[in-house]
Amino acid sequence: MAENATIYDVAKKAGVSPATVSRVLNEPAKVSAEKREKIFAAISELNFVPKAAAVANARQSFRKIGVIAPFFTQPSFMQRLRGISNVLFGHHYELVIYSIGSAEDQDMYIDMLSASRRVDGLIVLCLNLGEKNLEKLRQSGLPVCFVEQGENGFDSVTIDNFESGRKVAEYFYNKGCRCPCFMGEASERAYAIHATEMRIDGFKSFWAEKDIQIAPDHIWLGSFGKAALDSGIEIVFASKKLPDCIFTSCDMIAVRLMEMAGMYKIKIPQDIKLVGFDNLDIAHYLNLSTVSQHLDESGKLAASLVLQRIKDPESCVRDMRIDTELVERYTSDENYWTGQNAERR
Amino acid sequence: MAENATIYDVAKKAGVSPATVSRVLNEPAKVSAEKREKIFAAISELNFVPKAAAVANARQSFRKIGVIAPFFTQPSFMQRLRGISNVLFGHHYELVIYSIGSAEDQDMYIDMLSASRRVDGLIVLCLNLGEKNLEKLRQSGLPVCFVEQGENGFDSVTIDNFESGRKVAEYFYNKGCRCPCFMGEASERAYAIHATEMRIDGFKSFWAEKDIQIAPDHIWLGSFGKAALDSGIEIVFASKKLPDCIFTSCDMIAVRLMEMAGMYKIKIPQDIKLVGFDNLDIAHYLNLSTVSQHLDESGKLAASLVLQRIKDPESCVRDMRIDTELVERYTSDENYWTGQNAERR
DNA sequence: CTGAAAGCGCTAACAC
DNA sequence: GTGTTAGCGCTTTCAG
Repeated sequence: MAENATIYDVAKKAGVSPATVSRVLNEPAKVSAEKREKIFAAISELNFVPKAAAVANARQSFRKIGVIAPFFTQPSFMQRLRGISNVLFGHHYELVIYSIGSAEDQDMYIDMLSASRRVDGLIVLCLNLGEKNLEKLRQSGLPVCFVEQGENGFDSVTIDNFESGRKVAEYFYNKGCRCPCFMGEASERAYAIHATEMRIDGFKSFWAEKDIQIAPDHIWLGSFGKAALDSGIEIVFASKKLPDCIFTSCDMIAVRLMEMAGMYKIKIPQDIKLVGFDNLDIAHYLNLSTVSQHLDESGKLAASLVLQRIKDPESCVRDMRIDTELVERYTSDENYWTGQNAERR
Repeated sequence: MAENATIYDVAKKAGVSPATVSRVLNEPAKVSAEKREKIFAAISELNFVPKAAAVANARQSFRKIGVIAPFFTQPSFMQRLRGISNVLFGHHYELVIYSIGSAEDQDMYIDMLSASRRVDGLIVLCLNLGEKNLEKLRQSGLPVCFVEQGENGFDSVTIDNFESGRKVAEYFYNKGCRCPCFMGEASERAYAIHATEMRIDGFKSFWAEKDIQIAPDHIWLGSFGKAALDSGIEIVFASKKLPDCIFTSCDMIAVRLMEMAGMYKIKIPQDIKLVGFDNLDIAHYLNLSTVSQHLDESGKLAASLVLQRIKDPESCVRDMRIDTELVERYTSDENYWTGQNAERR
């Protein structure tokens, strides 16, 4: 069967030297057409294929970049990964996944990666590594790109969570809303990043400028999970004065909110306008207004950044800021109408 | 800096031979405590760490297994990956991702993987490779495990889609439903598997046995996408006789259906009982009844299967069948009550 | 238990 | 253009 022929076998069969075979493999142009033919023939005849590990060893490179990420960041993770993978494969790099399930995992992987050179570059997704780990990475000299969390001295792709929060507030304000509400899940895990908090800060700041206070029972920063969320929603719905707009830190919360609003006979968007965050598929399905952070794009950017840094390690550190975009749909605009759906019946 | 010390440096520093250092690294027990200490000291002093590629090359193995999958299979993919990754890392294998975006991608990756030995094993997720590719894999001798799609001569982890469809039908029947409906997205892509079709076949078969015909306008097998889905739902809701139960091939369809039912003043589950498929997070959030296929578990199983086959290539081919489970929630049972949510207000 | 030495399969100078 | 010859850094016999 496909038993490993080596470059030597090919060389012998084609009547050339191993080096020439290697050349054909890497820079075919530098070999005479005649020999090239012979070598190609031998290659396919022997069913030869270069052995990745040997190549990597000899070349001192792996053609492999790592992605380290917490796996609970479910849907957004996937979309980013897709972007990353596209770019990487376009450049013949493999993508290897390091999935973080706990703080110990994280330290372990960082130790391993910054110590043993087993990848040519690293992309860190939505992770708060902490200064100790950052220092290790710096020491290692490994090209690293952070996504969602900017870190001193490293390339990064981020969004402005604060500004996004403001943007939503302003949007609500211009729609005439004056009684805002925010609901978000606070990330308990120390090793996750704290985007939610920054979004609400931005959201608050806008209202503050307009001299509008957010009522205490119109701010929910709860823990992750359905039970907690449900009771959070109940508190908001039961508050003295119903809010006229709600901004949630992620789409999942908004979806649950839509559902429960139905039970409470609260109409969205007539009674309450609703905007989520992430623009997941489900948001599209349910005509949920939301803030898109262009996940695919951010993945692509991150990948190109590491690739560039691998090529030119000395180039200056870049932080790519991706603009978020408010995607207006039915839950914040009763006039939304695609002609394709039955919203308005 | 962490500049690559080699095993030779360590050896010199510890006053031993490189071979002994290698031993300490791999089978510490076989080295005298005394030298072991010295070597460990030298290792940490030099900040030494074995070079992955060199090890792989010398060992003729990569400690790396590949996962090839279509990336549009969004949420379920993630959960499986998590299971896979857990098992793999437990055994010190890396996980590398090959993401399929088109039929050409698929062929390319299979070519590459079955030819060049760059992974020790392969997991194929939700992909219909076709006989040509299967043959290549067979020839290559690469340990492969298929998930969701069983293939002749390969290990696999599958569920019984037909039986799952039947199970849902029976469940509805026992609840007193007599007017069934099925909605599913047919996978257009040839390289994806056709689980939807099998689920409906099973679903139908049960009703047929009870002499119940499914009305033509109570079967929708549409193409992927919101617009198509919406009009499909409208057709069902506008049909002469409203169904009293609906089984959807995936949770996303069910979610949209719940939403639209609200607009049509159709009550779920009072008017129509609804069961989805996959048991995504969102199903839990929305109290959607659904069929769980234990995604995490299937990932774990797949990983163990490849690992086992790597160890023992000659062992007989196994098809692990995972039982699906109907998770009963509010959309099919008005008495569902967790005490944590506001379903029944 | 340990060291010497021969690979692993490919790449990369360096001559011709 | 092409062959020769060292490596790459670790593993693995094989003696001792």
